[in-house]
Amino acid sequence: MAKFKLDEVDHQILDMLIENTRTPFTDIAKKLLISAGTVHVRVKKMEDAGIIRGSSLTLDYVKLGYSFIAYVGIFLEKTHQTKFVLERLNQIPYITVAHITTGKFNIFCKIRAKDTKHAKDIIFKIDDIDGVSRTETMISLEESINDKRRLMHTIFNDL
Amino acid sequence: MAKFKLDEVDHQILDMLIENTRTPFTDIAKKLLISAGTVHVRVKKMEDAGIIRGSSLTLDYVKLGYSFIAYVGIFLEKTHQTKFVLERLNQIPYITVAHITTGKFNIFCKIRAKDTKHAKDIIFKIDDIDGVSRTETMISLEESINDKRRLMHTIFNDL
DNA sequence: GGTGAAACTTCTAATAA
DNA sequence: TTATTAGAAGTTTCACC
Repeated sequence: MAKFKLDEVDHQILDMLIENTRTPFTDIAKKLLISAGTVHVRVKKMEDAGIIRGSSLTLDYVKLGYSFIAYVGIFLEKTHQTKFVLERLNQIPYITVAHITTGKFNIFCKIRAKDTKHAKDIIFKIDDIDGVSRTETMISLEESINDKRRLMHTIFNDL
Repeated sequence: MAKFKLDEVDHQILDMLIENTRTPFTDIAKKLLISAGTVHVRVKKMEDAGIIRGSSLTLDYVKLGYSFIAYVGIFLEKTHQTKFVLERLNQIPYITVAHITTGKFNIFCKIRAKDTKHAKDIIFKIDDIDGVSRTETMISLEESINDKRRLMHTIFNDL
């Protein structure tokens, strides 16, 4: 997949939308000294190109009662069971991210749970999947960094 | 922080907005058989309560030339250096997430890079931080699961 | 490529129920 | 709490640069 060429105006538009998806195009236009129509056309172009894949809300999971985050490394008995295990993991909604990895673990996932007890249930469920030989859990005490915007700024200055 | 009580209508509103932040309130209203004004009031209430913290774009990082994802576990020489090391990590924009963890590692982070060489540079930079004794890298071969919506559905049915 | 204006859609706040 | 309403604001298209 090749890089896509975005100019400075595109960067600025993305930057404002990353901050708040509902920023009115008229506001963006005013700030960038272009017309709202241009903002619209450029956003559409980036959507069509697949650069912008969508938008999503950032919710406060703690306020929703889900304050527990852990990472779970999974060791498989045999590598070819990866697909099967991933299908099973996909049925556990508390697993929000999973990667097939090289290195220590075969699969690596992130879970979000209500509390320690709930997390234990989830981890036991993972352990119980056929093909999983064992797991190793890292409990998050604090999410100290969570910032896509810094990366985007850097990417923009890079291209 | 206590749980917040959301009713079925709130869930449906969130569900549609999680899917696409720019879904017009009039569309949501039509689907839920309520008025757009009500949607507006409820969203505002959830924003004020801090349940909705914001909104963000989902970008295609691969198309932007950043197709490399890795997780890096960090071992510190001494636990009390955590704060210092996190400050240093925070200066590396390619680190998108970092957690203080219990378990194997002291700090655990996620990096997004252009390619293997770029990732190596980032990891060396982490290794060079004072207080870091060593790191362990897990390279993502494939991001197989990345789904907040399933969790939200479950949370909604839970509350 | 971009603009500006028209036509259309959506938002928002006040009022009323 | 919710609905209605109406004016303000935002979006989108298009003829023309």
